[in-house]
Amino acid sequence: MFKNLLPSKIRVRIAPSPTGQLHFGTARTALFNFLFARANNGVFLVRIEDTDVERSKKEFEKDILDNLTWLGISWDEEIIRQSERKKIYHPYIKKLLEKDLAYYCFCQAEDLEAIKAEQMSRGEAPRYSGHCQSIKPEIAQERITQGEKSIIRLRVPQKNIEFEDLVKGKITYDASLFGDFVIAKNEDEPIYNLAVVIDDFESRISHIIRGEDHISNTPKQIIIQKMLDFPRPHYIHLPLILNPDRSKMSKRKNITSIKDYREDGFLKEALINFIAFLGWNPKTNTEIFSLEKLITEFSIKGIQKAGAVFNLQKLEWFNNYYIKHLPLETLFELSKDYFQNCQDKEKIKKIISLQKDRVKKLSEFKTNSKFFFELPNYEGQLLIWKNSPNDLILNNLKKIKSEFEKINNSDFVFINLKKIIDGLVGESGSGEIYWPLRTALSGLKESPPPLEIAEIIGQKESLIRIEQAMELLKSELTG
RNA sequence: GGCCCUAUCGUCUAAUGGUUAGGACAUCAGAUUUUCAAUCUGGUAAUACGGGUCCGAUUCCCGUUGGGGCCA
Repeated sequence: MFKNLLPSKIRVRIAPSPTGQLHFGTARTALFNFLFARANNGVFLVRIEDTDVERSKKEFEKDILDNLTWLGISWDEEIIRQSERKKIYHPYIKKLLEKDLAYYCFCQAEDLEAIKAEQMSRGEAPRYSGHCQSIKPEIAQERITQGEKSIIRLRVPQKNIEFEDLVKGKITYDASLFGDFVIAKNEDEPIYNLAVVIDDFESRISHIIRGEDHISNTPKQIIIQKMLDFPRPHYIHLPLILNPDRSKMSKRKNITSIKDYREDGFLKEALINFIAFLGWNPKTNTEIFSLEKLITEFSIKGIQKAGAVFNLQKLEWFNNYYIKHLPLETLFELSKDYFQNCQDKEKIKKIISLQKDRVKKLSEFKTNSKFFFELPNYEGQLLIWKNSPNDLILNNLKKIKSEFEKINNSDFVFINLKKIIDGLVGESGSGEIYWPLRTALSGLKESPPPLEIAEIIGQKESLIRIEQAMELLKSELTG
């Protein structure tokens, strides 16, 4: 139904500043733009807003692009960098000055600060007084040649600016509260709002999908568009992702960089699925969505109006879900680096398939699997099942050991071990067999079941560990 | 401070002018199990408040309060 309202070709973009690693919020904005473009046969662009020379870094640009790619979010045309576009901005700024829609301002920053403070203390909207409004262009040029510092302001019309947001509905601002805001440092260097308007026009952007924190920039951008005779794109402002205290998601209170999640072992499938559901939903009870499915299901109508708190537990749940459902070979490829001390691929795969239900993120394969390679230190008491007597446990371990010794090394696999242990369980209780065997093999209070561990660590190591447990118990008995 | 946005379980959310207000995560209990995880079953838990409009409001309108964002 949207198709009738839209111009012929959907073109959307994201415009990150390369002043930090790919942020969760940027990733979500990118995802929504990407989904909207793909769902509507449109074009998705990336524009790097790197005009802040001090803070912009190439390495951040690389991080942003690499991680978008990793997530599966791809763009369609060549990347645009604002730093390379001075020539493009110049004629527009020139035009605004020539048509007297903008003017040079020579006010000192300190004076402006003082006025602003005064206005705020009176409860007024802080805005420019209009001090330099009527300086004649020739005079202004003269002062500039003489080296006086200046900036360029827009002559803002005193009227209401109204626009339609496809998520929020009609939004109205009183432009007379803005004052004549600054649009450029000089004829080559626009500041944020002007650059955005020119770039979006030049890229023929049809829909601006961005975070809600940009709503208050929108009326200013619309004023500029009007003065430059640009068409107005559609606006879609996304609700913000929030910290648990409901402030805007920030580095201080959360891990915000996609790279960090990636390195911690979050799968792209989980991240995409989770991010998509932060502020959007398909209005059904289904929650597991691949990127492909999101493309077919995505609709502006499903976007939420209010901010959404970032919930790590839900992300972890998604991640565990996708880990469990990934093919073993894929899981191995993604996780093999966590097993650098082991060269045995089959062994690693066995460990992974045994642990995959138990990990919330891939990095836990490493932390949860140490005991396969090195038995942790533990107290003899750990071997005791409930209130059973020490000598019973010791005797059971002894029985297990002698049974395990009888098996051929090549037969030391789960099904054979199961038969043996089930036989012993018949004589004793299952707790009195399984518990001490498991703790002997893992050295842990909580771990996967014993026979699976035994198969993985092998006959020799299993016997060593059982032996060691028996020694521990004996010293408990005597001591 | 000004302006703008916003409000359903703890969290993400569904729904409707008349519903036992639904689902998911989390949580609790039970089943399973030697422990943990996973799995299955069940439970607790929400329409911010005050006014209207209406036979009837969580839904529409106004206000209050709360939360957030932007502006420097």
